[in-house]
Amino acid sequence: MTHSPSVMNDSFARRVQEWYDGNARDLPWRRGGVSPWAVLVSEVMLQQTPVARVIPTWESWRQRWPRPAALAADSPGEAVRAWGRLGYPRRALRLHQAATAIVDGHGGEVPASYLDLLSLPGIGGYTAAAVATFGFGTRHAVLDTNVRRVYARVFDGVADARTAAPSRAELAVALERVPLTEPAHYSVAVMELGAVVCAARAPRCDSCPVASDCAWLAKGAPPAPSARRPQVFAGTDRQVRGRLLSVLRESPADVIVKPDLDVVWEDPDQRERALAALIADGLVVDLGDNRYRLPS
DNA sequence: AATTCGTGGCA
DNA sequence: TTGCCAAGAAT
Repeated sequence: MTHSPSVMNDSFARRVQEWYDGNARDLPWRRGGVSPWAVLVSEVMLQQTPVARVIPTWESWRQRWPRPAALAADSPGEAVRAWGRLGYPRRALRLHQAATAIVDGHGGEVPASYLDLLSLPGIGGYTAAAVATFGFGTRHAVLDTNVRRVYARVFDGVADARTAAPSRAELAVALERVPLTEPAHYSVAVMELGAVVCAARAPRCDSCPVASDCAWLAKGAPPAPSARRPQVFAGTDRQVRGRLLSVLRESPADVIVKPDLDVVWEDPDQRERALAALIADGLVVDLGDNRYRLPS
């Protein structure tokens, strides 16, 4: 049983899309002629990394590896190198694995099917929906943190969505909100609204196209009950991993000897633990004899 | 379900 | 200065 979209829903979609048409940022992956592969790469790079930092790296990847087969033919270590300082370098490894899976299982073409996309390494629910939508124009619930926040505010009257992953019910409601026509236009518009107007910290409700329909604003835009645990980084294994991998990434030589890694962190226990984790993740290869390199 | 996984800009 | 966090995924 399907539900016809409400009048309010139509109004919301129309207003957000019209706002987008006059206010969208000119991001390179939104321009014409961008392949589904380039869209996929952009989506993975944008996982937890700000737009401004992604743009130059995405441009260089697009030139260097214009098709999945090109990336698959190169070494995973080159992907990690070219990842630069985007953070979470396992994403680079998974992009390489995804490229290989696309070549081996899909004839070198990015699959259009949501489930096929979901089965690729590093592609979860959000990214599969985003690639299907923005790469192929099909209709899915594109539920990222921005969209969830917009919906939480406008429709639920709360400052933010739950921190847990979206439930099946939340996904179903979100899909109903996507119009049958121009689903990609709608989804990119809601994301953009959440990113630049309905922002997490300083929302610009005075320039919001749906302010008059926003349940949260109607209640005075009450802040969220700050319950988030502080995200510590300094001194963590994560920081040590970053420093270790940075040495391998930035070095012109392929092979790095142990002393060149040891200098990045004082505590030997934590250093060894972080290095072992990088090796276990496949980001670093132990060549033996105190020699290490990026995966080849 | 709660943790882990980088990085750097900004209020 | 430093807390905060930016288009999540995997386990």
